[in-house]
Parts: sequence; structure tokens; C-alpha cells
Amino acid sequence: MTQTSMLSGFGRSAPAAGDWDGAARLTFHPGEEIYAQDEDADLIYRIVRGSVRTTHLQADGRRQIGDFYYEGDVLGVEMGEAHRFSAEALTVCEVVALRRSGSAAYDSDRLDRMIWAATASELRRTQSHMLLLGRATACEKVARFLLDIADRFRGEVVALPMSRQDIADYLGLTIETISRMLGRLQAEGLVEFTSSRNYRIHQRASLSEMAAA
Amino acid sequence: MTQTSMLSGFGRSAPAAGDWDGAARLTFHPGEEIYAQDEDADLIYRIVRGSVRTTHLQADGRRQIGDFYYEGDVLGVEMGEAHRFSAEALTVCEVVALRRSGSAAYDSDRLDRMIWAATASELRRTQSHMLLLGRATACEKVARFLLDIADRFRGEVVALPMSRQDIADYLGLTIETISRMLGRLQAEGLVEFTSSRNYRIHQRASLSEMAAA
DNA sequence: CGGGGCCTTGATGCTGTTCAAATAGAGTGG
DNA sequence: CCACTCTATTTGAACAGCATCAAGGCCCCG
Repeated sequence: MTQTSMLSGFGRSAPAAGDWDGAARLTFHPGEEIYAQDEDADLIYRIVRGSVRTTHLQADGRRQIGDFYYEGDVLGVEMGEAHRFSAEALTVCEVVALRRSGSAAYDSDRLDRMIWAATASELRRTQSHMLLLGRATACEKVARFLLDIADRFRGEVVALPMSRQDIADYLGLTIETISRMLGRLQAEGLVEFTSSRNYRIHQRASLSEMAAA
Repeated sequence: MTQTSMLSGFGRSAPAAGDWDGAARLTFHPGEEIYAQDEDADLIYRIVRGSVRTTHLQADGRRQIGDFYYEGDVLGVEMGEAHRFSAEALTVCEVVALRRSGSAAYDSDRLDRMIWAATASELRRTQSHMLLLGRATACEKVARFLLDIADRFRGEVVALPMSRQDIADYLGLTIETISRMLGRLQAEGLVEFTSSRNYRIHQRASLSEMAAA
């Protein structure tokens, strides 16, 4: 594949330690934009700490969340000249950035593999998201969302770094519907919310059943 | 069906010339399966002639169409072990098939580039589809669908190789809604159907407006 | 001419939205 | 630590869009 030509090194930038030697290390605060929709897609980012959402905004204000990203995930591998989504920090976030175009560089083989893996992962997740949006009831969407998020954290209690509006724009629903479905799932004893942004799954099997059907 | 068994017929099929030397050339009839959901994703296919749909079937029978593919498009580049979608011919179809893993081959560089390009294209199209499914009204979905299909054919009259059910499962709607929206767009003079599977766009600007908003 | 898909059209109902308001939480300054 | 404010979330009631159910028409092919 052509990754070799797609990648390159990084001129300046204080070399930071970590997986990507020579990469720039950046910090973002909640709500801050990491890259903008329609901006040139020249850099890719790896999240060292924190969580990020990608959003696509339409002219009339409707918003679609592309995905949520966590520690270890790679951002910005969309194909094409420009980003179709912007990326914003949900929590305080540390990322390392690497330029992907430009002159051939030092460890391009490793970067190639990384970009390829990130693209493959992106495609898989986008396909899942598409399936979720296409034919699922509000309740199914919310159940699957809770399971998906829980699968990323090994902890007993799961934290939701995103707002109800973010969840709504991810699932193609309204915040009111999100709230009602969360309420219903809790009333049925499948999950328990210790606060509006922290929950625990009580009956994973039943929840999976709601999600799949 | 597994590729091995599918390709067992390769012995007889005369290795055809064309873009992919040494590739197997196959013919499928309407409704025939090119590869199955959950089957090992070992082969990729390039459509020489005809059109194809990819579909994902859930246990309860709900169906989601992944995409429609035409002459020149590459199929089967989904990542992961197995296909999440099956592929079925819509019309009589000729495809060439290539194994993507396995013995290091003659022109693997070119193959790599091709796979990379197809994956990039797949990601872009899946993202578009996701945006279409997330926050769009029935009317917007249908308008965008008509424009998308028209953009693939340069002709004045556009042919729809797929059924209303296929369109419905692509857009996450029902056949009745599809039919009503097509009727509405025609009544408003934006498009004209010469038959239920052939149309002509009359006011592209207005149609785009319906699609975007 | 008859049968069987496929597509269209009509009537009714349900799911999720919209509009509106109450409640809960988080942050701030006294 | 408490009162206050601002925002996020929940809850309720009415509405709308799309689905569902049910006929009816069209077209292809035998």
C-alpha cells in the first residue's frame, strides 16, 4: 500500500517520550477543538489521556457525532483532503500529533502499519455505527450505547464523559428520548445510575437482549 | 459458502485478461450471492459489469443495505476476519476475484495500492451513509439517494437496478414511505419517473436543496 | 387470459419529537 | 458553609412523521 508516501516525519516539535518519538505532545481542555471540520487532514493524533468526540455540523445546525475516542485511540485518519468531522476534547486530554504527508521519514514502516490499523478500526466502527442508526429503536440504541461504552472500561462503574446532547447526536435521537430510555432501563433494573454520568450494569444479559433484538 | 469452494470453479473459467491478470472471472445472476455474511473475508472483487448490493441481516429479519456497487467498484475490502455484510448481484454481473492474503504474489505492490484505495473509498462512503441515516427526514433521504445514484451514471435517464425494498433497507425506511416520497418529489416536478425503475432529474438545484437542508 | 411479484395508495396507530416546565447539580462569590 | 446562578437533566403533555395494516393497480411472463 502507499502508506510509505503518505507519511513523513516532523520537522520541529519538541520530541516527547512515548510511543511516537519525535511527535508533538499537546493538551486540550473540555470543549476545545483539536481539529476543525473542513480543515486539511494533515495530522493524525493519538490520545494519551482523556476522551474526544468527533462531530459533523450541518448548515442548519443539525449535528451528528461520528464517534467517541479514548486513551490509546487514534484520531484523524479520515480519508480525503479535508476532515468531514471536527474533533473536540470531552475531558482534559493529552494527545500526540504526527504529520502524515511530506518527505519520507525515519520510521515510516511502523507508522504505515499504525495508520493502516487505525483506518481499519475506523471502518469497522463506522460500519457498526451505521448499522446502529439504520434500523434500531430508541431503546435498542441506548442499550447498545451503554454496552459499548462499558466494554471500553474494565471498571465496575462506568463514567460517561459526554453530555446527553452528545449521546443524542451520536444515536440520532433527542435528549428527552435519551433521558426517558435511560430512566426505563434503570426502572427495569438493568442498569443503575449513581449519578447522571456514572452507571453500573446490573443485568448484562438482559441488556444485551434489548440491544440485539 | 467458503471461497475455496467458490473458487473451485476457477479451473474451468478461462483466466481473463483485464486489469487483474491472473484473476478469476465470475458471472452472477440477479439475486445470487457473491459472498456471505460471516464468511471469511479472503477475496476481494472488482465489478466489470453489473451492479451489486451488500446487505446485513439481523437475527430478527431486519435488514440493512450497506451500499450499492457498480462497474469499476471494488467489493469485499471490509476489515476483520469475516464479512459483516453479504454481497448479492442486482443485475447480471461479471466480477474478477483476487485473493488478498496468501502467497506473496507477483505484483503485490499494485495490489496493496488498490486495496488501500478501495478501503479509503469504503470509509468515505460509509461515513456518508452514516450521516444520511443519522439526522435526515424521509424526504431528505430519498432526495439524496436520487442524487447519489444519478451522479454515478452520466446518462440523462437514470436506471434503478434495485427494488423499493432495497432502497428502503438502504435508507432505514419502509417501502411505502419510499413510494410516497418518490411520488411527492415527482408531483413537485423535481424528478420524473418514466417507469418505476427509471427516472430523470428535472430540477437538480431544488432537489439538492431538499437533500441538504 | 390468468397468476404472481412489485409498486402505489389509503386509513389508522405508535414511536419519538416538540414544546414547556420542574428539578437537580456544579460552580461562584459572599 | 450557604445563597445564588447557570446549566444539565428529568418529566409531562400534545403533536407529527413515519410505520403498519389493508387494498388495489401495474407489469411481466407463462
